[in-house]
Amino acid sequence: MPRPIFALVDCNNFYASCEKLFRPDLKDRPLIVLSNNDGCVVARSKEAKALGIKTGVPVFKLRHEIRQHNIALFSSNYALYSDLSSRVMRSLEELAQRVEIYSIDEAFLDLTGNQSLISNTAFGQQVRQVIGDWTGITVCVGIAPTKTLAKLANHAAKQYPATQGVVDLSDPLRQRQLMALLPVDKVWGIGRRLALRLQSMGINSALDLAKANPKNIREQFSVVVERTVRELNGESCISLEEAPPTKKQIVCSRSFGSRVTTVQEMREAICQHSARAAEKLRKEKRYAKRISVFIRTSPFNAHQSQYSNSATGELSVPSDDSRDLINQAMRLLNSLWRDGYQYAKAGVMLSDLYAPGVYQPSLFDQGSQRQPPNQKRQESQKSQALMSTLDKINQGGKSKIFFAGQGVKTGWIMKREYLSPAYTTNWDDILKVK
DNA sequence: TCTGGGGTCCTAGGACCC
DNA sequence: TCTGGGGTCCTAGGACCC
Repeated sequence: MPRPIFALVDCNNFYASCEKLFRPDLKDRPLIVLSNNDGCVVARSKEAKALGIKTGVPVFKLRHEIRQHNIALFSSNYALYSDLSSRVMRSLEELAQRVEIYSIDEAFLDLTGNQSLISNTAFGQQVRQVIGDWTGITVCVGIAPTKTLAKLANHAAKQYPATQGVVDLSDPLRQRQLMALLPVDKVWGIGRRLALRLQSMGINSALDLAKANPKNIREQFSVVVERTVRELNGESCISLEEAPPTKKQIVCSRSFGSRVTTVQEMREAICQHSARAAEKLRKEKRYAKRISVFIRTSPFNAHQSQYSNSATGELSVPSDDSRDLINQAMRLLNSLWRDGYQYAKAGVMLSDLYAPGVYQPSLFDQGSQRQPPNQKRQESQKSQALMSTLDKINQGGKSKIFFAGQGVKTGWIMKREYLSPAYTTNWDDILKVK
């Protein structure tokens, strides 16, 4: 077996770069992208980072800075980001045999046994060049014998301009030098909680963690952290996953644009989330047996009385029919609903998912004997046809046809005051050169 | 007034069975 | 009425990721 080599390619300031791509007039201006409902900061351009603006900060706390530094604001435009993401990913697939799309702005490449005559660093530069030319997006590349080290290499490539965006950590000596500089919470898989516990044990840098005894780490933490220690020492434990794993659950949830107080509005929201979840389910070609509904008030509002609850139900047989899922969700909502609260968020979760033809109904399952098989088959075919028509008409994320329960005059709908046009996915929004 | 959404994995503990 | 151990399955909660 040849020694594994991974490259992690990560887009710089991805959402902010997507917005700037179509707005050259904003080239040097600080820019931030906001979460759904324009709530808090999720992405920043390099100018905004330089001003010390952090992700996760609620935008109302930044009013002063926004005015003072003339910061450009954008609502999240996922149609735009996912389109540009797939352009980047398709380009990467031209450059490497095996590619794992890890997130909307990151991919691992497997360079194991690469016979190319150029060095790892030269290859990294080539990736940067090609992605920049073909998509307009700037990326950084980290190269190392394990995914965890490739992540660290990428971090260094971003942090130190002298690297020109590419860091090759094949050499164990360089691995150690870099790890000595990086705090332990920069390691992939070490979040805030774990970092605190590790620091209390005197493990402060990535190198401290690498030097820890894996057996002890497993006893005090878990196999996951043990694996991280091994990966930091160059032992590859996490392999490249080319095919995206099939989903085990599907969640659709949203905070409301304004608080919901009536059961009627809540029904509309839950109906809409159920319909969206059912769409995603059909796209995954799965059938769901279990469905959960949750509703809650805002945990940030200490003055008001709080309520948060969820309910779970099962369908008699797994289904991908929006109507079945909506019906069950409505029943669950009825059991959850309490008057007199200001609801801030609600959602629907589908789980216990089956591929077509896999589910074995038990002898006593409801409905399994009531209808003759012929009639059942016909109903199932009708449902299939109806749902696929619905999905075809609604393709492209526009709800042209929807269920009456979703409501039409929704006061709770998401706020997106600073939305950019869908430059790449809608003919009406395409840029015109004058 | 205003604080995101969508996932995964692991572990502990309870229910149940023999 | 009381008792032990071992196994499996499920769920809730906690941790992480982007």
